[in-house]
Amino acid sequence: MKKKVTLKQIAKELDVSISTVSKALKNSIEISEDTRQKVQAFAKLYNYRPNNIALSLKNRKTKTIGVIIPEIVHHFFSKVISGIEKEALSRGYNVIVGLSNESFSNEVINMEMLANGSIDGFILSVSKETMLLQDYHHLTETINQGMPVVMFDRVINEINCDKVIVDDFEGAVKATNKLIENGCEKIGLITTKDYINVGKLRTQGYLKALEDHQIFPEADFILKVDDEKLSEENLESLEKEIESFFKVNKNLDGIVAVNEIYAITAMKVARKLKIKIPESLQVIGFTDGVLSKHAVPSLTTVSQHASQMGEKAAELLINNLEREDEEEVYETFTIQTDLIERESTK
Amino acid sequence: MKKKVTLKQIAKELDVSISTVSKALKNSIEISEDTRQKVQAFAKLYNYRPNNIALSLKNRKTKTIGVIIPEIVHHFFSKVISGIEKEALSRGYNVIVGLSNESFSNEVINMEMLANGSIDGFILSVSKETMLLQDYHHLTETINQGMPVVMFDRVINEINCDKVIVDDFEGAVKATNKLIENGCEKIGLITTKDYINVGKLRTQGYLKALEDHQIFPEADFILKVDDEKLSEENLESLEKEIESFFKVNKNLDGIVAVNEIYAITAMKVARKLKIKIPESLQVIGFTDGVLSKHAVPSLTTVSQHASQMGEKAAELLINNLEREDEEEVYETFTIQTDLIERESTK
DNA sequence: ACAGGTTACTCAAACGTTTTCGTGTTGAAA
DNA sequence: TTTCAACACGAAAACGTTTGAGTAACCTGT
Repeated sequence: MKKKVTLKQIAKELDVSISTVSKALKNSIEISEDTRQKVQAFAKLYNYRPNNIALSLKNRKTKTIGVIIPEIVHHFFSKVISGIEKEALSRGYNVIVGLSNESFSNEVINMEMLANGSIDGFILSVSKETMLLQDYHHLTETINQGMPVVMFDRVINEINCDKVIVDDFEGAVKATNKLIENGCEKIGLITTKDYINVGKLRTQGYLKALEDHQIFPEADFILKVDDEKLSEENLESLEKEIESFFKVNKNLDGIVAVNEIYAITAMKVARKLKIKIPESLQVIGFTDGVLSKHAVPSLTTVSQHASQMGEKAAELLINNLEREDEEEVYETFTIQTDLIERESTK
Repeated sequence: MKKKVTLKQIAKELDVSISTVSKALKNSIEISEDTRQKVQAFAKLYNYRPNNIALSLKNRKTKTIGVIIPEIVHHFFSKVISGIEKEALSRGYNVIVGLSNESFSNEVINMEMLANGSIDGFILSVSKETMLLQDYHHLTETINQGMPVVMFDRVINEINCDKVIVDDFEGAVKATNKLIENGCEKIGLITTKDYINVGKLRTQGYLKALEDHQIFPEADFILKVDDEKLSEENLESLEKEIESFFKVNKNLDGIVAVNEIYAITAMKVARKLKIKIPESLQVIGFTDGVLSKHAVPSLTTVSQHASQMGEKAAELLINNLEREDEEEVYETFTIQTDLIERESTK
């Protein structure tokens, strides 16, 4: 077992000073050709690699970015991470991941653990609890300490930092328009309680599209599901809720659902009620994940380009980190959505 | 913007030495009650937090573990990470993630980036390319440098380290037995080309179960799909392959598939061919992901307890890191599988 | 009055780098 | 022979922390 070799050891071995070794390895002209060769050969032989931690301490930068997300077992978020990783790797950065599990205190703990020198900046999407509590002190504090933050998807307007968001409003408009174009007249919306602005925006987009086509929005056509219903355990109660929604509104011919699960479950319930898709009911979901692709019928969906979102967030952060001048002009970048048409629409 | 405060600044401000501040904050009895109070009050006021990087350098440990996986947009792997994170957080460790994207060189680059001091140990699942090339120098080298490594799922027997594996063999036996118990007589297997031992083991389990019940294994009943077919783009060609498999073997009444996608696709094809599930064909998949739960009919599947796997891997690694004595006894921990019965079997 | 002991500190080294400044040796020009 | 640049290298500080060793100042008992 040969331990990592340091400059000091090389120096002792070759009977030169540490500085000489350091300079020789950097091909400094201060060092004679002879010594350079010798040092470099030795370093290669012992597979010398500079210690990152020491470099981080010296340079006061770690070349690492911290990512805090509510949940990783989730197509959207893992895709975002994948995008972040890609951009980070190509620019020589590492990614350290913290999960909040939708809990405020976990989010705070995780951020504090990382904010003490471990990373150069944050990319994060806040937890539901944080949105509910509206307690953003951990965010303002880290930003005030001069640590750059990029928020994505679930962003907070009051916080002054770079942001990357999905054009949820426009996505919902597109989806609803599509249904209208396809001849739907009674379009239902399955959404969440709207303290998360993502759900709110999608609802607004849905309403806007109806309005544009002079369709009067029926309050009954909107189902606001309790968020807890999204959890894997609560599938049946979600199904029941959707089933009674369908039974109350028997004549629905289109559904916009704000996520994949709601859409898939709606299709499942429809099948149970012998409603034919897409003939008598067309369905469009959000988030182009595995479920949409593999469902039968496959689901038409609004793609949010999660990977691109991650790349953009990482790009903004790293640009910020590597910018010389300290002008703080924060950007909000909007990722456009695409409608991926599959079998659940005509 | 108030920057992070250091011991040195506190020391200057209070006109004591750095060591006094350090000791005062640690409540050392060397320091008078008076000074302790003063220092601690000041530190609280300025929200002092020790710099992690400096600590890492001093202690020669980072309290960070590196995780290298082939792919993160994947239910199994993200679940494993989730488990790792959970255990890591509870023991005060951070998790830094590297993605190989199934590429050997990415795996090597990522490991080298992290191995130079950034982390205390690795948890990894090797890429397909690495298994193909059988080049493990990066693994042996890091282990030789004294850095602990825990491999999971896709492990390499030649490498001497802690391992966490799924009991794939037994899982396949269970699945196949279940089908046999349910009255299946012609059971097909949809698997991958077997240079990944996971696929190999599952195939062996399938064969073992047949043998135990004196069922002669038909070579035709085994479909070895090219791995590329798993990629999201290649869905149709996978469907075609499975369709012709069904057409050649018209009398199949049971299917064991080595992953979710194959199982779901098999069900999709069956539906197209008007084969009723589970009446005339029963299907069992591997990996209990979202698809299994939400498919119609929902898929009976072999659960691998990915989260538990991550937790165990992290536990092994951290135990190893924190062990005083240097005895190197490596453990291979096997995670048992569970058969989750749903609608695709009787 | 003084050894010995306590108290409350400070010093300095160490972790592994990089980099600025200094310095001894050479060789050449004057 | 003197002077001065060029050359090749070393010393030391710095990043922020911990910690063992060192040291004043004071107190106590004889």
